[in-house]
Amino acid sequence: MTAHNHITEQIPSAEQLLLSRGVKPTPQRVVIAEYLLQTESHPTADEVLSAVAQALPVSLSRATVYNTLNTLKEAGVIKEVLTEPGRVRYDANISHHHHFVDVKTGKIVDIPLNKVEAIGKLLGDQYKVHGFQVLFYGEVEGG
Amino acid sequence: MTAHNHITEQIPSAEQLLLSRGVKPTPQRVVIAEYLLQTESHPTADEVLSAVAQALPVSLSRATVYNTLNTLKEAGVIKEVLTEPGRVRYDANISHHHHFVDVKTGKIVDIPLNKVEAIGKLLGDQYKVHGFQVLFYGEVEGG
DNA sequence: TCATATATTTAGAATAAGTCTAAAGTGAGA
DNA sequence: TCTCACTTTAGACTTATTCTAAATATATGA
Repeated sequence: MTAHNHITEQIPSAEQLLLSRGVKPTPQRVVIAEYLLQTESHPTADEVLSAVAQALPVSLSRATVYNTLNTLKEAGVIKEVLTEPGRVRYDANISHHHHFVDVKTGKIVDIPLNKVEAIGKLLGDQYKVHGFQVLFYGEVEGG
Repeated sequence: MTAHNHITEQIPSAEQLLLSRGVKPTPQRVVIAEYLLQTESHPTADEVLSAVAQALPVSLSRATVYNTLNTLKEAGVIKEVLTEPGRVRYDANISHHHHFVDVKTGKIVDIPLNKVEAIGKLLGDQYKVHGFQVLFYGEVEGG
């Protein structure tokens, strides 16, 4: 089969990404990674499962979703986001960034580091800051 | 000042605090509020239950701990703190402040607002920031 | 290639945090 | 005192997640 669609290969493939992080790119992992890479919705494990389970050339169980999310997290491919009690959300944007929760819509928007980059230096000598996470709550203009 | 201070209620009592927030000060609620007010450990519901259940002149069920924590949260007496997946911690320091998680010990330390107060202004016109929470990870000097 | 080892996926059981339910207890006011 | 509304309680239930053990798939070596 030689009918390759060149347009779809403009961004690095999920498969390449997994390989580069030392994660064996099984069909299930690739499909979950692809979904996370193309969404901005910060989905939960359950949302990943139902989004991916439909248009899927491969079976996918709940346990595999959790296994894969943990594997991808440990490999540094995705990050956990804690915005509300009792559920973990996932974000394939692994750059150091922050989040803005729109309290009207519940939508979670990424906020780039450069908006808040001075924070890590604010604590002076008493603390050695490895990292930090800013969680904003408010309203997005036009949201 | 006398050498022997008989006045044990130097800080406003938990009972007064609950009354001032419109929460009926039942024995269970008072005892839970007292515990939260005197600790800096940011306990979970389960930690509240086991800490309070022992030296207690009153019975206390798990459901009451959850009921009370939710009641106190809704009344603005305490705040939730989300630092790790799958568990909610509680903080009786309701001033706007932030948290520092010591990655060696797991201890959570309060960080006052004035250390980071400029953050809310960093997002410019695109966002209306109602509030924000900074979660630091690192090491406390001498921790 | 085949055999075998290793890793992955799976369904469903198990666990843990938290909520719900319905009955019993408590207490303020008529 | 009686009553009504509120609170507490035990335990059932729910939900998110992890665990287990068997089945599959993949990789390796002869």
